[in-house]
Formats: sequence, C-alpha cells, structure tokens
Amino acid sequence: MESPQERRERRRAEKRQAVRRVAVRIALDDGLEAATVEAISAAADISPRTFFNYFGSKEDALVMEPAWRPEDLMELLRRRPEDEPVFRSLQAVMKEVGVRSLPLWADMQPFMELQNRHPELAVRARAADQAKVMEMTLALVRSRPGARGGLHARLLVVGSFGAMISAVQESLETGEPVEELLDQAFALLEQGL
Amino acid sequence: MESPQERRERRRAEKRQAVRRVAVRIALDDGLEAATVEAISAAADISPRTFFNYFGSKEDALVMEPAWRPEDLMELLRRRPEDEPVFRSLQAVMKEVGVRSLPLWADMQPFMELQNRHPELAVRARAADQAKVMEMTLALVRSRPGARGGLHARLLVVGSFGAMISAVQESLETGEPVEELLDQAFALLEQGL
DNA sequence: TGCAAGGCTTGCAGTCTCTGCAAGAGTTGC
DNA sequence: GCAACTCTTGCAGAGACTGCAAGCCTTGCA
Repeated sequence: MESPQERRERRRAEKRQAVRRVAVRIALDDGLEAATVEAISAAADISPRTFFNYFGSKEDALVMEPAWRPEDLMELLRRRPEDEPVFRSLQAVMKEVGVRSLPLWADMQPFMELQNRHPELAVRARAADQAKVMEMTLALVRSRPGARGGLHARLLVVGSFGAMISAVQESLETGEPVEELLDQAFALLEQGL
Repeated sequence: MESPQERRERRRAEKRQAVRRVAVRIALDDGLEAATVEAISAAADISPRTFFNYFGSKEDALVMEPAWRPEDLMELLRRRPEDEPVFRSLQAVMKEVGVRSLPLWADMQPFMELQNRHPELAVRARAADQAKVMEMTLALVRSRPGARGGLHARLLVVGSFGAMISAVQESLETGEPVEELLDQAFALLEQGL
C-alpha cells in the first residue's frame, strides 16, 4: 500500500520527469536558446512560476535527474568500514552510485544527444553539488588513517569521480555494462595508466 | 618599443585585472549576492554596459584570469612529436600550462579565498571552455597511434586535467613548487594510486 | 595642426532568469 | 463537512545580459 506521502512524492517525481522530457525535446528540436522557461512551461502545461517549484534553475530541467545527492554519497562513504583502504571505499561507493543510476536511464537518448551538443550544460547545472561533494570527500579521505599527503588525496578524489563519470559515459556510448567498466577504470587507476 | 596595438591590449588587460580585483573584494567583503554587476561597475568606475565589454558574464570577473584558452592548449598538444606516447604529451602540456600560470598568481590570495568560500564559481565560469577542451583532447588522444580503448582514453584525459588542477591547488595551498607537484601527480597516475 | 578612421564607452530599451508573497484551488484527516 | 495542508498561479521586482546607435578619444597621416 502507498501512503499519501509516498503518493505525492511519486507524482511529483513523475511530473518532474515529464517536464524534463518536454524541455529536452524543445532544446533538441528548436535549439537551446528557444528553450526558454516560458516555452517549456507552456509546452508542459504549467505556469512559469510552477516551473520553478520543480526546478531550481532552467538548466536543471535540461540534464538527467541525478542518481544521488551529495548527502547520499557522503552517507555511503561514511558507512564503509573504518579499516577499509580508502581506495576500496571510493571504488565501492562509485560502483554503488553508478549502478543506482541504471533505472534512471530508461529514456535517456535525448539527454545524451543534448549533452553531446552542449557538454557544458551538465557541468553548469551540477557545479554546486559537484564542488560540495568533492570537497567533503577530500576532507573525509584526509581524515582516514593511512592518508598519504595532500596531493595523493586530491588525486584519489578526482580520479574516483573521473572514473565514475568516464565509465558512465563510456557505457552510455558503447552499451557495455557500467559495473565492468567501473572495475576496469579503478583497476587502471590502481595499477597505473 | 611598444606598438599601439600592443599598448591597447596591455591597457585592456590591466583594466580587466583592476575590475577583477574590485569584484572579488566586494564579494569577499559584502558577500557574493552583494557583488552585482551594478555594484562592481560602480566601484570600478565604469558603466554596467562597459562591464560586459570586458567580461562575458559576471562570474567571469570573479575567477582568476585563465592561463590558457582552449585553442592554446590544443595547439600545444598538436605540436608534440607524433611518435611521443600520449601520456608524455599530456604530461608535458599540463606542465607547460601549469608553469605558464605562475606569473598570473601575483595577487591571487583574494581569489583563493573566494574560491574556498564558493568552489562552484570557477567550475561554472569555465564550464564551456573546460568541456570544449576536454572533448577535443579526447578526440586527439583517440586519434593517436597506440590508443588503448575508449575507457582508457577517457581516463587519460580526466586524469591529466585532474592532475593539473590538483597540483595547482595543492601548490597554492602549501607553497610547494608546481612543477614538482605536477611530476609527482603524473608519476602517481602512471604507476598507480 | 587638423582631420578622417577606427576603437571605446555609454545609455537605452528589451529579453530572460529567478524570487518572495499572497490568494485561491485542490487534498487529506478526522 | 470542516480544518489543516499542499500545490498552483499571478504579480511585482531584482538582476544578468544583448543589440543598437550616439558620442568620445586615440591614432595615423597630411
């Protein structure tokens, strides 16, 4: 049975996705500059004001629903055993995050197409979250026993996130399973490029 | 002797830096939301319209002058010998770029402070260039002989840029020389984290 | 010195993103 | 069927950004 609370959340999520689809379609068909908030909300049959109840910014509606919020990722990291090597923790969490994205990839071809045409979109839309989570991850890595200097910690973090993003993009492009690609990516990082 | 052309360019660059300083100072003293284009240009003694002759966006004025444009970096990469291993080419170019930044770091303490408080600023301001240059680098890496698959190429690119950024930030924080840190970073990438 | 060409600065008007507020409509719980 | 709650919307306003055209200033040259 579904509680009213859950019901509301589900319908909200569905509406978000519906608006996203409309927005991306407009951007693909008529160009990015045609995808104004006014145009999107008209096509999605909501008021412009309501658009901003669903999305914090216009760009938000033009990129894929994120599979994780910064807090989620940090929570996953903190739950890892204290004595696990940091590299393994990062690998495990990135894998979890990558796999968790899968169900959201149902109808993402248009998103990929838009991402190819305007690669700066995702970066801009997620800049704040990205920066935040990388900063927190860096702090966490440094606090772990066995930290090997500032530069090493930084490389661990940028490497891990880079590996995840690379694996995801490669998977989207070639169709290979993300999990394997993630393992390969981390193996490359571990053993050297 | 200085040609009139050069003279104009120099004065333009000086003015850019002057406006930058003013903008960052306001953001640090009164908060980011107080740093409106109107406030900045008033403090810099130019009209708001002129502000946009110098900067493509407000955020542009709040981050450090970039040491390279995408074309510069690609040019550096293309000039590398054809038979050099890609990894070495990337290492050499990133080193060149890192070192070239040095003269621009004369009075960057305020920029660092702002960057610490709002880490998303630089990402957002440089998103388009960053995305563009990484895409082009990826294409170039893939076209080089000895390419080892899509995932490997992606990791080379994100790893190289990550190494450069990590080394620069670490150097800014600890005062260690960038060149050494860059070598260390690439050694870590090469031999494994 | 004086003038023509080209660059720089500016104001203006307009578009677009985004926000706070408050009114109204629809839902839910009892 | 009423009270509390949530959701949608309009409105007004701030702030980023752009194209255009007028005026100013510098530079090159006679």
